Amino acid sequence: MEFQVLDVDYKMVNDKPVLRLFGKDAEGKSVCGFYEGFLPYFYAVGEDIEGKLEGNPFVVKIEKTKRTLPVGYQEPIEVYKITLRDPGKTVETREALKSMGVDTYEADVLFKYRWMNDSNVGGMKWVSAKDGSNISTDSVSAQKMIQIKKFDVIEKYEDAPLRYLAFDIETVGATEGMMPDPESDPVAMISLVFEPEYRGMKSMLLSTRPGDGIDSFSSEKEMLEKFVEVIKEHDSDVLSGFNIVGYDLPYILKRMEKTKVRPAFGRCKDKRVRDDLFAGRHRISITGRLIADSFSMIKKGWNLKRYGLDFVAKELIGEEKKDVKKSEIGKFWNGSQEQYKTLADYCLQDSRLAMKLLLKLNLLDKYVALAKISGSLVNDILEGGETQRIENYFLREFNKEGYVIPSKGSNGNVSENGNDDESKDLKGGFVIEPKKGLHEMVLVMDFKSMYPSLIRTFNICPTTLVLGDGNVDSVTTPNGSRFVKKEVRHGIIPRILENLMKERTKVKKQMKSGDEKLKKALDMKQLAIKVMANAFYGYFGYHRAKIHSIDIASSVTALGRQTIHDTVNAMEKEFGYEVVYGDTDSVMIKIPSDKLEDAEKIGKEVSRKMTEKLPGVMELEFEKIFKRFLPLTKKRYMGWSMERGKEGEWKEGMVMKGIETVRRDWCELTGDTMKDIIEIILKKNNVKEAVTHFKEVVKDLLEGKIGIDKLTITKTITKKPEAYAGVQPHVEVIKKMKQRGEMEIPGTGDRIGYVIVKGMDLLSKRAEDPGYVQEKGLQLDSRYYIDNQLLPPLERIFNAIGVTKEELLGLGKQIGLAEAINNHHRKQNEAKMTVNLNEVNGILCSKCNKSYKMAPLIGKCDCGGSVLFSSEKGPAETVITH
DNA sequence: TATTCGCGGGG
DNA sequence: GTGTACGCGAATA
Repeated sequence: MEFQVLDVDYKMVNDKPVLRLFGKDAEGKSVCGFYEGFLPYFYAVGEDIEGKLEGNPFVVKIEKTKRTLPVGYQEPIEVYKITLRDPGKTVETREALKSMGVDTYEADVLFKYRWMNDSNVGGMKWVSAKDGSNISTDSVSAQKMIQIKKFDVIEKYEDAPLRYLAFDIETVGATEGMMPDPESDPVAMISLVFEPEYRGMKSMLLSTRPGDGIDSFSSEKEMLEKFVEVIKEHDSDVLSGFNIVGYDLPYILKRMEKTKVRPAFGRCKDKRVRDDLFAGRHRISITGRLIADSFSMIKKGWNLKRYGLDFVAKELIGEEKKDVKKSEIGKFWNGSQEQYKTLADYCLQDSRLAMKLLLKLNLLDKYVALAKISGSLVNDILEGGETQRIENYFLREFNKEGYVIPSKGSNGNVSENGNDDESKDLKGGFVIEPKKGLHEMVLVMDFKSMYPSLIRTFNICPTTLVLGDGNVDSVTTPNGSRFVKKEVRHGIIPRILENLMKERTKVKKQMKSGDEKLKKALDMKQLAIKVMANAFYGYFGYHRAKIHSIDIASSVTALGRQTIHDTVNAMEKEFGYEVVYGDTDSVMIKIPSDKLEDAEKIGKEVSRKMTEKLPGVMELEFEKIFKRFLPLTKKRYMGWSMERGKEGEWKEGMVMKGIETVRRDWCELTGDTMKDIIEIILKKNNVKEAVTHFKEVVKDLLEGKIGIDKLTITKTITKKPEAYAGVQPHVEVIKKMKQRGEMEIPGTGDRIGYVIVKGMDLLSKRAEDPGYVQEKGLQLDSRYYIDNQLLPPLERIFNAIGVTKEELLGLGKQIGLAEAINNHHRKQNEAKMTVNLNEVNGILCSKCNKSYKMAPLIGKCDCGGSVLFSSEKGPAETVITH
């Protein structure tokens, strides 16, 4: 009987721990395997451990054995292996020893991982149970339940078919426009989408209000009970949705608590679904099922301007989302059947989209691959925690060779509040001061996996680090740390990296043949290997790591800096090329030829010759050609790149580093203009045209030719407008809408688009609703758009090619800004009967004739009459200022 | 120029 | 559950 491991936990049965393996077989049947006979243990180093543990009822046995401590080159020492009868008693025993001055090792490894690591079982690995005798129990829900005595971990590329369920809840706040509070506001409805279907249904709608095509319930409690029942019956392996970890699940759990519904929808009947809150974030544990929140996976994997479901769906799978305003959900819920139906569709749509994102983008693949490589469970990897993933992996590898890993917080490996002083001492990579100007034909040469390669080449490892001034054959790194030579002891970390890198090469080779599905899986695998290998260096530099070593982290970066330094020297002095830029593991050199083929030839030759000179496994590779390369500052550059594609054809691309074209607080015009100008500079090498283009945009802006949607900036209102301390543009817009007595006022959670109009007030107070602006023909503050939206990013780019701000705005050949504004104002004044502020000689109310020195802020007189601005030209309703 | 503050996603 | 530890841009000192 073979199955793939989704989750592992344990349960005490008759005072003995029983491990439970939740998995799926190749046919897609859910499996729960029980394994007993394994006991928790950890190690201790100190005097008279037996004596110190005398009378401890949890200790089963104490064995003297030899293990090697991982930090510092040293021989094995005598340690005590302490076996306990119950994993739950470990902390108490560990703390007791600690208080007696005993160092403990591996006394904080979760029991499931202790067993998994010892048995070579890992997340998504296939287990073959030799003697899986069927059993039956009430404690878990699975189609097959077996008692496992003997088993093997086997190699298998295919994954078992999984069952997915995506859901979404709608809730209604007691007060209109307020975010619902799970303490008092019930769940109104729940939509579920199944893959594969459940009882012939692709989806389901549960609600407490009857309606067409809706499963309605007379109470929230009954609805929640149904929700639990459906999950169990569908037997979902993967629960998904959009922000279910941050919202839906915590809400549902709180409501289950309130309505006294047992929150047991995991595969273990007697274990509740947990919601742990820390650092303001939720963590949900559901035994035996994977929690694949499309929102968090997309947030981690994509760099987008926004992460709302509407935006994400549009951007990533091209699906338009019909939206119901968040603040109006209450209205629709309480409204007509038709409105109610709209809300129900909206609810269902959210589940559908979350499911579509998950399956179309294969969001889980990456996490599955990482689980397979690292040995951690998928749920643990989804929750984040890179450190834990590496630590599990290290534990496995170090244990195999007789090393023990310190417990966290013991032996001074973690300073109480994070040793920031020390990590500040950690210097990073070397960044070469870029040579100013637009460069033609630049080769990008970079080191293949620089940090992992340095670790391998110089045998850098906690196990090879020389403590004190021991007399061994060693190499001293530029920061003064010493590591023993490979011949003395080949470090574990360099060997792990060697294996990982070999495996990656193998996988990449395998990828060349095979069907698309296999290729995809292999690609994920090689990516996961790369992620793991690259994470090691950072791990040692992380102050909370169990094996934190500033010596290791500093040695790696110091060797990196030295390597780059040497490479730059070689490029300039031996190869005779000018280095225009470089960062950490790359150098960019300028070459004389303008032919791509020549450039490539040079690149390959430089790569070969330099690699020959480099120590160990260090390799300098030719990566690509920048036909044009424009550095702005360190870490910020752009380039027009040429690279060989799969078929050997040249593929061009635009590379931008540290230059953002999308930002939350920029309007579309900013990004669009940046992209246009960058393209003109790089592809056409035409500075004049770039300047002209900029001026044209400015001109269009002044003449009102730019569509208002390109100028709209959006922000979400997160609390009641009154609750904001400072002045914020989007909040001001809402205040204005209220004052005008508009029907539809955005509420908490709504996204507000605004534009900045001309006026005398603070910037934020001049924010206006684009619809209102169009309706009233209000003028936008072009000055703001030029100074705050266009100039800041573009000035930096133009500066790099020697164009100053003055040239951009000044009285160039085209049209001066001042002139443009004046022209513009003149035209507008004539057309719309507005007056310039300079010309205003009086402000009065059209109704009661009351006069003002300053315009009333609400734009209306106390009596409610509209305010008129009078000038020599006569009264006008609007006024413009500079 | 460094440090603290506030917010995202969700209804 | 033999626990854990956000991340970034804006506002402010």
